[in-house]
Amino acid sequence: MTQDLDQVFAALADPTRRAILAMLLEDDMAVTDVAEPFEMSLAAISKHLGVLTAARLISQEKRGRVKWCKLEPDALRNASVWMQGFGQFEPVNLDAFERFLEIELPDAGEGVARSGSE
Amino acid sequence: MTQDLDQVFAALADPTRRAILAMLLEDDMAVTDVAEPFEMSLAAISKHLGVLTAARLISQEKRGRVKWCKLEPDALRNASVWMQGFGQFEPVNLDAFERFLEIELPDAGEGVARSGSE
DNA sequence: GCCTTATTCAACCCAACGGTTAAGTTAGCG
DNA sequence: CGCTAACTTAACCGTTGGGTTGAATAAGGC
Repeated sequence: MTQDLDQVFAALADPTRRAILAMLLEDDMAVTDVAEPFEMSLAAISKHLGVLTAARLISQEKRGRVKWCKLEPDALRNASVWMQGFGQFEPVNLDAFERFLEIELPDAGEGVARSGSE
Repeated sequence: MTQDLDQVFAALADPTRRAILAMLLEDDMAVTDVAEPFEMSLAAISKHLGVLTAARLISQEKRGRVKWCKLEPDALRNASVWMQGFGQFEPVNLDAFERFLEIELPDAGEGVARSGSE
């Protein structure tokens, strides 16, 4: 079961994948649409989605010829629970989260992640 | 700043490093003592500690000839805050955490992590 | 001063990662 | 039926990651 955590954290370690998760936070998306804002090949995005799926951070359901990607919060919750143990965090306050997201996701879903610019 | 998150999550993706963090949760430790329960070389552990330090998950202070390792919860808190955004988690309940730690850390600090056995 | 303990550094190995392009598959469209 | 759109697979490539061993450095202990 420690393997689950391995995969989740490894998946989260890539900025492209975190950006994808942020996009899926807003809505389910087809693979092609996920790929659109990024400057890399569709094949690369397909691989990223594979990693996210393996980590169960998302699920993919094929309807017709399009494959829909959907955020799957359970895996993230597990990882989050694991992290809570360190530092006896006070319940996370949402203000801090807002500030943080502004930094992390300049504007989620548009021009995100051209190779960890800064 | 997205780079910080990269490093933190990448650091957390390794079971040996998570085990080290769990050990440091109990107390500050010298490098040699950190290495003791693991079945790998001291040099390998030294590298792991380097990764954790780079991610600012721990800090290292040299006193005399021993280097003390200390958990540094801030970086973890940032990552935790980031994660809270996904899935609108209810404040994590500590019961779930306890159950999870039992699975993840059979008995923290002794015989941990002989290559992610299961 | 010298031996030992504590830790890192350097060189190396192999596997995994993140990306590429090109070719394959599958499903709707006309 | 044949084209095209939506993906995935395969083969490849350069870089990074986790581990090794062996030598180097640094600080006590006697």
